[in-house]
Amino acid sequence: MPSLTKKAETFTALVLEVFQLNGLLLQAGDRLSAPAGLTSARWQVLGVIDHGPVTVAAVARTMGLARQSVQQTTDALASDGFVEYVDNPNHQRAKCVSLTAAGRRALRKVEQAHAAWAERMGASLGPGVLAAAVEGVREARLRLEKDLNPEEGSHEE
Amino acid sequence: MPSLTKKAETFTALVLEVFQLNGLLLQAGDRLSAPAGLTSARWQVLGVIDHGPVTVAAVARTMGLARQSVQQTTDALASDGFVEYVDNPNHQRAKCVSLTAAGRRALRKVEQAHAAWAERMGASLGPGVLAAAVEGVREARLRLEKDLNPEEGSHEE
DNA sequence: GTCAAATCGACAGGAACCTGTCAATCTACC
DNA sequence: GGTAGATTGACAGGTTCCTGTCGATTTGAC
Repeated sequence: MPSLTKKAETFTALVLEVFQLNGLLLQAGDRLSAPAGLTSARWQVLGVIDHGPVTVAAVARTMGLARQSVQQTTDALASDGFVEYVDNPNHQRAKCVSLTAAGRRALRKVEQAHAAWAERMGASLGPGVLAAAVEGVREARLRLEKDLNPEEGSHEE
Repeated sequence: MPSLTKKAETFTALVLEVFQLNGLLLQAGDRLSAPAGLTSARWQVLGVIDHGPVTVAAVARTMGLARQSVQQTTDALASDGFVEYVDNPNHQRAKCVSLTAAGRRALRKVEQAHAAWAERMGASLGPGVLAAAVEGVREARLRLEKDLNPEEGSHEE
């Protein structure tokens, strides 16, 4: 460690904590969604599609992921019968993804489990600490976004 | 969203923020380490090995990852000449991993870039917000660890 | 000393992300 | 109406993690 200042050291500690928490959250998400036959990634995609039939590319933009990643997940969901591709009146090639009855059922099931879990975790954390954590992480995210990608308003290039 | 309480909603917001921040941090780490010919994952492994020659399994325990993941990264580092396997006096089969001169050089380079970046980010965040973020995320991590894995003191099974 | 259990490297296979490239399609400008 | 540019799905290939299994080695109980 090449002699970090205190600020830099605290920021580094935040980075390590976020890495660890992220890993645990993925694990928790998998555990929540497994009983419904889903995984974290597939559940999140279903959640976006639940707002209404959309194209794969639109889901990717919403989630901040690459188009191809979401395509892969969506294809897997389709082959498991949780979603289906329906015609898009605005585009011949880019079909819309829509929930099937089974998909809706699975999503509702995961959402119930998620609600109970979030309630439990939120209650065990104390409102002050929780709010401060959200605030701090959001601030860090915004600064980092600016740091990684200066010159960028609302239009991703 | 099946009617979450305020606590649960705030916790869910934390989860989403952590996911996003995690992605940006990985991106930042790759950018920091790319000029040295490394990636986030390989840099982190090099950092552990820098503390002294250790076995792959020990590195994995230190980082909280599966043995096999670290083995893969270490093999890649070895084939790029950043580390080498040296005999382990305590074990015939489990060799120790040691930094090469090139590995040490690359690691120092990344650490310098990391120090400047952490300084910049830490300075732009305000000490209060930063400390609160670390505190809050750590608390959340500890609760989540307990939630995922009750009954566990210091001995991982 | 012997034998069971834990640990280790090696290998196979999978999940979830990424980049890069291609042709098909839509959009916008002229 | 035609064409340039952006967007989209499809495909290939790579990275970083995972689980599961195997034989080799070390460790510990007896």
